[in-house]
Amino acid sequence: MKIYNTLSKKKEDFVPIEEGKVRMYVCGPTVYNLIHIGNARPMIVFDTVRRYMEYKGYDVNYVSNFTDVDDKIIKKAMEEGVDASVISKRYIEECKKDMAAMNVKPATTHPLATNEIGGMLDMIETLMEKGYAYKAEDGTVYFRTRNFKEYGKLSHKNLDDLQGGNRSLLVSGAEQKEDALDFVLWKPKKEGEPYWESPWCDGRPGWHIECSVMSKKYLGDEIDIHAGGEDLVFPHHENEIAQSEAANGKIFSKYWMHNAFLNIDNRKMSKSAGNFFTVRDISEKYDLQILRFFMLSAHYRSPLNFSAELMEAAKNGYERIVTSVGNLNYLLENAPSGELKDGERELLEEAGAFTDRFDEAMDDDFNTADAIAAIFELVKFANTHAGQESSKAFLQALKEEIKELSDICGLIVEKKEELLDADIEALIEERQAARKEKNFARADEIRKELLDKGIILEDTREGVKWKRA
RNA sequence: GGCGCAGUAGCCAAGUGGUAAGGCGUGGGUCUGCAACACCCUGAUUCACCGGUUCAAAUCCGGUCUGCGCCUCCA
Repeated sequence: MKIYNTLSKKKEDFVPIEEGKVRMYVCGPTVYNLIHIGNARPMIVFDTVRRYMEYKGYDVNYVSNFTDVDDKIIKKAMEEGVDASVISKRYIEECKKDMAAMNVKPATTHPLATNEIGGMLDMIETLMEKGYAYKAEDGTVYFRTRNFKEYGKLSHKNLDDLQGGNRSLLVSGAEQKEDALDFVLWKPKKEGEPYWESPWCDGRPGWHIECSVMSKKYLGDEIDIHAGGEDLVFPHHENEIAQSEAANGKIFSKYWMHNAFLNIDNRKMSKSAGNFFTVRDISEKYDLQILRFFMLSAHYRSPLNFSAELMEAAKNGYERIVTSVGNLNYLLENAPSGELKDGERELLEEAGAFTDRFDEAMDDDFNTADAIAAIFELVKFANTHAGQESSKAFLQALKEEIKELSDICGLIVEKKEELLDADIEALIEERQAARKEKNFARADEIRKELLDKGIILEDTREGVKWKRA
């Protein structure tokens, strides 16, 4: 398995620290609102990475935090006149609902920053003892960036370029910093803000220290994979490396994975541009499985454009897989025999090649676009070779193969058996009778009536089928 | 200004040296009362442009144009 590592800017063979196990940390959202579709990309992408690794037999310890103390949360709490924890709790719950609808598995652990303050104090203390941190006049604690010799190794930045090119770093709070590049580990409270006591001042942690500490606590000093959106490379992940490696004296993470951004109609998503969508917005119009399918249709390191037109295309593509599984189920109900028939064994061997193709694509830095192409080829194969004459064993094997590959992508392609209301059943019966009598006007009338109720009818060679619109 | 990414059919998108996957859409056909599903056929003499290396380049090198990202606790 090869993974593109931001550290080396190369695809590297994946070798876990501990055989058979993967320790993985993914930076989670700040919970001050419903998550937007940009947040959804890393969730879906890295959930797929996790699923593939589990399929390959790894025991994956997957940790993803919720940042529940932050300026934006505090601002929102003040607007509503409630405690910050009310806001964060509310949106953590909403986020979990969206994740479930996107079929993103819950992490092994979802730590909350506010529950880990003790660990943050410890790490800051260690950094101070080692000379990597210092306290300023007002109690703010800064990280002494230049003392960490490898600073810039992830983002491949040169410290002097940073200093020369970045005016804002020089301006903001420069007076009390020893160096413009130093960043905050602990900052003093402001009136009305949540705070914790510390040896330096009552206050709250800087953002970067949170992830370093949560990763250390739940995964250990050294982890296999640390992941997040590409915007986090600098400064967030660069700073995490500096803190963790300075404090622990060990390599923090072996592999760094970053997903590219999601754009809307070819422009960066932003509230001011009016092209901002929450996952909840999308769920009102589409099954979120379609959003998931859409996200996986491109490589995770390529920018992905979102538009209504592309979602429609994704819907049609996703339904092609669902329809195929539905057909197999239909055939299974009346399949003649259990045993494989002549020739079916050979066909299944042929079908197995699609799984090989799928694995090959995923092994190459999680090329989900290629992997999905393999699923489509398998679907076509199944549609072509499965029929009324096929044995149960054959149909079952094809169905299982499609389902397994889809499941690795987190795509649910088998719709649950649903019972229709008796009156709808009666209408379908009546329509069949009308068709038999060639009363097509009545048959079409009933079909239209059912369509209005969200039931789509299809008359196949094998009989009438229905699905939800 | 510094660092980096991308440009493949109408649309989306794989493919990093050996002669262009897959999906959506379009058009035609088979099936069908019709529709839908499915299947078959239909598509880039060509991979932004110009040079170069090579027996061979979408793939490597140099340049040009265009779009984009990071350098602001925005995934």
